[in-house]
Amino acid sequence: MPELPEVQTVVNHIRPDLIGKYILGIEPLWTKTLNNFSPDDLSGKHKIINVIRRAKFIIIELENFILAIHLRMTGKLYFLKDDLLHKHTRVVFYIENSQDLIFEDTRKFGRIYLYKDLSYINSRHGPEPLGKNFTTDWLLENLKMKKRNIKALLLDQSFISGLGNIYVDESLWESGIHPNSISCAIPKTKVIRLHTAIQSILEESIRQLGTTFNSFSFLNGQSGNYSNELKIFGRYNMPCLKCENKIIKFRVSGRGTHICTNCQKKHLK
DNA sequence: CCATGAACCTGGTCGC
DNA sequence: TGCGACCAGGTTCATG
Repeated sequence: MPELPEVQTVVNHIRPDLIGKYILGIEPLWTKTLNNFSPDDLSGKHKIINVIRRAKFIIIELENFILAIHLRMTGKLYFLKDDLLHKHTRVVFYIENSQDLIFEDTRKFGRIYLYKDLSYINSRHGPEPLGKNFTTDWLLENLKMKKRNIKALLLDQSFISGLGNIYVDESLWESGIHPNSISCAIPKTKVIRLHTAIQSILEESIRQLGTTFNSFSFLNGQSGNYSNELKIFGRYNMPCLKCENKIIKFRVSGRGTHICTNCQKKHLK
């Protein structure tokens, strides 16, 4: 589930119940989930100072460390409801005066990291698309400097952070750009449209609590509504909402990709 | 520098 | 019902 809006939604949901509380311990049920530390490294009580999002990480700020949680494909983070551990529970966080915080993850790709601060993550991630550094000029300049497939570039977290397969497809459709375009060949007017599209799509999705499919929910039962707003992703064989042309699906940079060939033009050298 | 494919995992769906 | 093939919202690593 986890692109920027979904991760932000999880953060918004658990933050109020975690701030000021103490983590008493961490118990991994699938040890590989704890990527670079063991429960002993976090022995004793640790006060939770804040909970924020950076890129696709949920960051739990402690007094001397941060815990960085990455959901990857199927991770979920939520408070235990009725003392029944789900089959795919991978890590349990014990919190003082609180229900346990559960990390559940069917496919076991998710990882939890312990760092001193955000510097390592920051060094390997591009700007936040909803942050003040992601300007139209920044995008114009940096697309020009690269000679890469635009979809691969937007998915590259070291270039810009937080976008994933859904929101890249949506943004490229909205701005009329074929995903196999070469970044430096996209005309200025389209880059400006792309910048606007990325921001407005992410903002609207956050308002709708993100995108969730079928019964998948992460907020103790609630689910995101942005799936109803998707214009191109998952609409294979359905009519394009701009021109009625049939939406096709193919593979770009290893990912299932949806486009309207009529609306999205390929810009090459 | 860039593209591609495999690896990490489990489960759902589709066709026969 | 069963079985194999293929797919999945992510990231990293090796290879050409």
